[in-house]
Amino acid sequence: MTVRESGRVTIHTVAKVAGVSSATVSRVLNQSDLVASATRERVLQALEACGFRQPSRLARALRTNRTGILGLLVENVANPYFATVARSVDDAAQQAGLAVVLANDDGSAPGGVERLELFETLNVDGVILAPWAGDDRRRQVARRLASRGAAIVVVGDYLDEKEFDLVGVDLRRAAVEVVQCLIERGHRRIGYVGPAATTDRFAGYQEAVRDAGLPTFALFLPGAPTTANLASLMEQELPGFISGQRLTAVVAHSDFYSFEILRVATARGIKIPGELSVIGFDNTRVAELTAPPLASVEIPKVEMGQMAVELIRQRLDGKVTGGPVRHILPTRVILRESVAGAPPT
Amino acid sequence: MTVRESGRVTIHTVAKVAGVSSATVSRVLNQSDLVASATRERVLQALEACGFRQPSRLARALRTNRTGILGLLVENVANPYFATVARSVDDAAQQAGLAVVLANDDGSAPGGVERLELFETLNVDGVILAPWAGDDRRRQVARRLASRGAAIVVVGDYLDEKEFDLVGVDLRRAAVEVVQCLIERGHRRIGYVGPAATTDRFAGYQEAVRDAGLPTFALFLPGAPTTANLASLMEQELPGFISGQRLTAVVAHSDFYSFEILRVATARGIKIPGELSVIGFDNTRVAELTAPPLASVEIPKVEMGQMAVELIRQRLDGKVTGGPVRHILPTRVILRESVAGAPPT
DNA sequence: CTGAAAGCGCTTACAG
DNA sequence: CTGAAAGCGCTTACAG
Repeated sequence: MTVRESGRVTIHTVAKVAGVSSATVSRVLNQSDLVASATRERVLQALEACGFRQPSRLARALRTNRTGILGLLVENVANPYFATVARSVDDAAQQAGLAVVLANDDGSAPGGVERLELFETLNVDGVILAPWAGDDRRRQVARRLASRGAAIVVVGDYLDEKEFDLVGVDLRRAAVEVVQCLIERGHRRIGYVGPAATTDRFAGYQEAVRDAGLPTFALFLPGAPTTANLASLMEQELPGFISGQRLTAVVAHSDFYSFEILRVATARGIKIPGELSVIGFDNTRVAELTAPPLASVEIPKVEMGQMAVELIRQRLDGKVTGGPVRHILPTRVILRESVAGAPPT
Repeated sequence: MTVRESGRVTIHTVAKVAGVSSATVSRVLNQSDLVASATRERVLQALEACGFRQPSRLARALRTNRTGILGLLVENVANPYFATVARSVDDAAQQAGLAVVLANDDGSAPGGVERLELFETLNVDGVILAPWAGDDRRRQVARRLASRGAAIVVVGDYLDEKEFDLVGVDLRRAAVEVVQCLIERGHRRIGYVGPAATTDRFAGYQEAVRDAGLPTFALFLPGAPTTANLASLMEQELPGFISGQRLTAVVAHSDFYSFEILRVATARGIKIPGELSVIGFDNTRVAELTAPPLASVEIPKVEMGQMAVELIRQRLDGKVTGGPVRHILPTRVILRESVAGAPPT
C-alpha cells in the first residue's frame, strides 16, 4: 500500500495529499453522500492539486463489471446511412458518458463474429447491431454477450427478430408502397437490385409485384457492399439486367446502391428516368443532390440511433426488463425526379 | 485464490480444469514459448472445454498498461470525408487487433477536450486527430495523453503541426492550384466559403488570389459544420455573398460545403456552372454524382487512415522513436462540370 | 518448465 | 463518517 512517487496520478496519490484513505477519495469521486463536507472539500482540493481528472475506466470496470463502453456494429460507415446512424449513436452516447467502439463488418458473418468477439474482450455494456444479419454464428456470440449482461439492440429492419430488442422500421411494408407507387405510374417491368433475397425489402418488393400479377426480376450482388465492390459488380451486371429483362424501373436496396446504379447507367447512356426509373431506401442527404435527384424511402436514422442508446441505458438501469422490446418507427416514400410517370388522377 | 463456481469463465477456471496454475494458462494465451508442449496441449483443451475465448482486455490492460484501444476523433462522421477516413482507420485497426473508439467533436474546442478526456479514461494506446483544430485546451489534453505513453497522430492538413506526428496533405498548395485553375479559366472574382480563416486551405486561396492581384472574398460560417447548420447558414448568407460580390467562382472548404452550396444555388435558380463555378476538397464519391458533378481536390483518404494506424503501431512497438514524423501525401485537382471556362491553349 | 505472489487502479461490503 | 482489506482478471519478475 505504499504510494508510488512516479508515474501516473491515482486515487492513492490524491489520498496521500488529502490525508485520507483511497476509499474516501473513491467515495468523493462517486458522489457518495457519506463523506463529511469538510473531508470532501479537502479531497476536492487534492484532486485539483494533483491534476487528477477522471478515474480509470478500466480499473473501475474490472471492479464494477460496468465499462461504459458501447459496441456499434455497422455494415460500412462509408455508407451515408450508417454514417448518420453512427453519428446519432455517438451523440447520444457522449451525452450519457458512454464510449462507442465502432466496427465495420461489410455484412459478412465471419467479420461480424470477429467484431462481436472484440466487443466481448472489451466487456461492453451494450451492443448496437445495425444491421443484424442474424445468422447463427453471430447470434451465438450475441447470446454470449447478452448472458454476460450486455444489452443488445438491433437497429434497422429485420422484423422477424424475436430474441433481441429492436428499433426498426417496417421495410417490407415500405417496399410494398414503393412498388405500388411504380405500378401506379405505369411501370410493369420492375426489377430489384440488392445484396440477397433475405431482406424485408426484397420480401416486400416480391409480394407487391406478385400481387399485381407482374413478373419479378432480381439482381443480387454478392460480396461486401462497399463502393468499390458495388461499382465493379454493377458495371458488369447492371446493363444486361436492365436490357435483358427490358426493365423500366428498378428498386434499389438503398441509396448507396442507387448511387452506383445512377453512375453506371449514366456512363452507359441509359437515361434516368427516361429509360429507367430508380428508387432506393434511406433518403440520405445525397439523394437530393444527384442528377437527377433520387427517389427514396425516408428512414428516421437519427431517431433510431437515439432510441437504441436510450433503450440500452434503460436496460442497464433496470428500467426496462424482461423480453425483447420492439419500437417500429414510420417510414415515408419520397418521390423525386428519378422516377418517371405521372400518378393516377 | 479459490476458484469461483459461478459467473464468468476466467483463466482460473481454465487452470483448474487443466490442473495447472493460472500463470501457465496466461503463458499459453500469450504464446510464451516456455511452456512444455504436453502442458500446452492440456491447457488448450481446457480452454476449449471451458469455452474460454479471449482474455479480458480490461484486466490485461490494467496490468500491462496496453489497452489495444485507439481513439479516433473526427469532426463529423456524417461527412463522407471523415466517414471514409474512419472506415480506413477501422480496417487497419481491426487487422492489427486494435479497437477503435469513435468520437465526433464538430470541430469545437470544448467538445474536443471532452472527447479526448474520454480517451484518457480509457487509457487509449493511440489517438488519431482528424482534424486537429490545434487550440490550446486540446493540445494540453493531447500532451497529457502523450505523456502517458499514447501515440498521437494528426491526420489531414495543419502543416504547421510541430509537436505531434502528422499524416497529411499540403492543402495550402492544393488551394493555390485550385485558384490558379480558376484564374486560367477566366475567373477574376473568386470567393471562399469555409469555417474560418485559420485553415491551410484559406491561406492558399488568399495567397494565390493576392498574387494574381485580385480581390479576396470570404464567407466564414460559424458553429458546427453539420449538414443542418451548414444548410441553414448557407440559405441565409450564400446568395447575398455571391450576388453582392459578383462572384463567378467559389472555392469551398470541402465537398461537404460544396453540396450545400449546390443545393442552395440550385434552389435559388443560380446556374452552376453557368453563373457560378464551384470547386471543393476531398473528392468524395458523391462529387461524381451531383448535378452537375463537382470539381474537387483528391485527398488520399484511405491511405492516410492506413498510415496513421501504421505509424501508431510503429510508435508503440518502438520502431519509430524520437521527434514528430511527417508524411505528406500528394493531392490532385479533379476538374468536373461544376467549373466553367476553357483552359488556356 | 512451472507456481506462488504481487500488483495494475479502482470499489465496496464490513467493521468501527 | 472513515479506513483496512478483499478482489475484479489478468501478467510477470522471482524462485525453484
